[in-house]
Amino acid sequence: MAKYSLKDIVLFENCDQNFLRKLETHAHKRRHNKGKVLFFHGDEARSFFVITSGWVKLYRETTEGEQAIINVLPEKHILGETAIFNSNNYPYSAEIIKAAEIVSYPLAELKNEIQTNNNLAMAMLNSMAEYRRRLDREIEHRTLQNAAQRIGCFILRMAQQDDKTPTEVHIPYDKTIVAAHLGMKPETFSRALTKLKTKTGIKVTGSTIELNNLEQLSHYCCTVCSSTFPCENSNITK
Amino acid sequence: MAKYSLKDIVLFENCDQNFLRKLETHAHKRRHNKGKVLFFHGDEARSFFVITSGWVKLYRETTEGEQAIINVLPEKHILGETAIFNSNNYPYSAEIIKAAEIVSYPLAELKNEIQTNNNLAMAMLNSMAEYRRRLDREIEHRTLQNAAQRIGCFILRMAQQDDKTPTEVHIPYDKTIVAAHLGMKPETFSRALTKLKTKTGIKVTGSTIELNNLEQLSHYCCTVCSSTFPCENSNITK
DNA sequence: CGAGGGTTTGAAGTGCATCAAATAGTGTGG
DNA sequence: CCACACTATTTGATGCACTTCAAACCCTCG
Repeated sequence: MAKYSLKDIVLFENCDQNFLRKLETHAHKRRHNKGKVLFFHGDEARSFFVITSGWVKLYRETTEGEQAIINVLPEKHILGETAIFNSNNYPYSAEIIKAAEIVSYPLAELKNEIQTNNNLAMAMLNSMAEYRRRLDREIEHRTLQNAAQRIGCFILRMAQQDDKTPTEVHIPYDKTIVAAHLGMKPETFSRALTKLKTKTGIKVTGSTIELNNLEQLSHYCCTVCSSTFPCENSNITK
Repeated sequence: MAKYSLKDIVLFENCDQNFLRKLETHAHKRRHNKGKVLFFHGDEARSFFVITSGWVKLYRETTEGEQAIINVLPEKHILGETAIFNSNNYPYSAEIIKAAEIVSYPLAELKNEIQTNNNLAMAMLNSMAEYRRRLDREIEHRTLQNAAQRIGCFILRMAQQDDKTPTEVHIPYDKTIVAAHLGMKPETFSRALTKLKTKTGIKVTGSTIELNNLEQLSHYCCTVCSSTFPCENSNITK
């Protein structure tokens, strides 16, 4: 039925099959439209979630409604699981940004299994370490790259995910969200993308970006960073 | 001899004593002056390190010498251990920024123990999760706070570490480093600190900061963030 | 086709960076 | 203990990047 099951999730790749079957018996699948908030930062966490289609943003919000986006996730990704290490409270809010199918599983089962199954604990450690690398890189990007370079870097990460030699990438959700994810305003995003066009020769039509010269793009974006292109271990979600 | 031993490190708090004794037999303690680089980003990792005194910065550097500081650590902290999850390469460079005593331990032993000892794996997961929360918060701060607010937030975190009702905090290393850690230039730091004085009534004398009105400070810095004062789980290193 | 959000564009302002130079502070050798 | 050398920090003047506010445009979907 489901497009993906737990064994397709990187975290559960080498996981005990009995445990996964047990988790599946508690699965609840739901379809959500854009705008739906799955949970709020600070909520008590009973479930973790798997995205089988659509996109979800993880964010924190001030009382004034200002948001800082922490991550944006597509299908085959998991969210909410880190509440295990956060007194069973979600450490961020999660909102659907593109109509999605989400499957929920009981967090308690996962917590229990991690505490007793060293393989799963190691898998979790690897996934946390990957996440940490992503955030370290993000700090670096915010420090060293300007707006246009951050956008270009984002495009490169999307391109890597799609294909070995991509000629075209597609922005899969609102540009407003991309802007916020990269720490800039929509207006700045729009203008910086125009600048990126003149600097690197990419062509932009709506949400489609034509990449005729990958090297020029990566040269413009990556030379200000510590890693040369492509960013170590990077794709759009890592 | 040593001011601290492994059991004083949070990560090893509830760790198997035999394992710690074994690690200690491989310990090498060294004193380093400011400026010494412990290892470079990308180096093959054979050791992890414990700081028993002094301060160390973790950073990434471009070919042009631009740096992005990832973290700044004091005594009782561990570094380099995440190379375990990074193909045994250090994911950042580490440099002494205040004369330090550093003890090195073999990384292979730690890796082996983590893979077989679930308690240690869980401790590591908790420490990774804590780190993740810190980075999530850092992203938020870079997104939502201005320079003066970031400095104030940094001061508050230092204050929390020192005391329940602190009246004075001491910047423990160069302001240049603090500036870089907070993602700004030294000149901006200096000016923003002046601004913070007029906004919150703190008094600054060299590296000593007098806090006569904690509430005013936290109001100025924390209202733009998702967490009210004090930042969840926060002190200077968390 | 019309409403509403997403996106772009323009004009003006703000905050931080840059470059340059003065000042304060620290550690060293004599 | 002092003078020097070197680094850290501050201050000033100016420029640039990003934001803000406002308005137009465009695209989608009921």
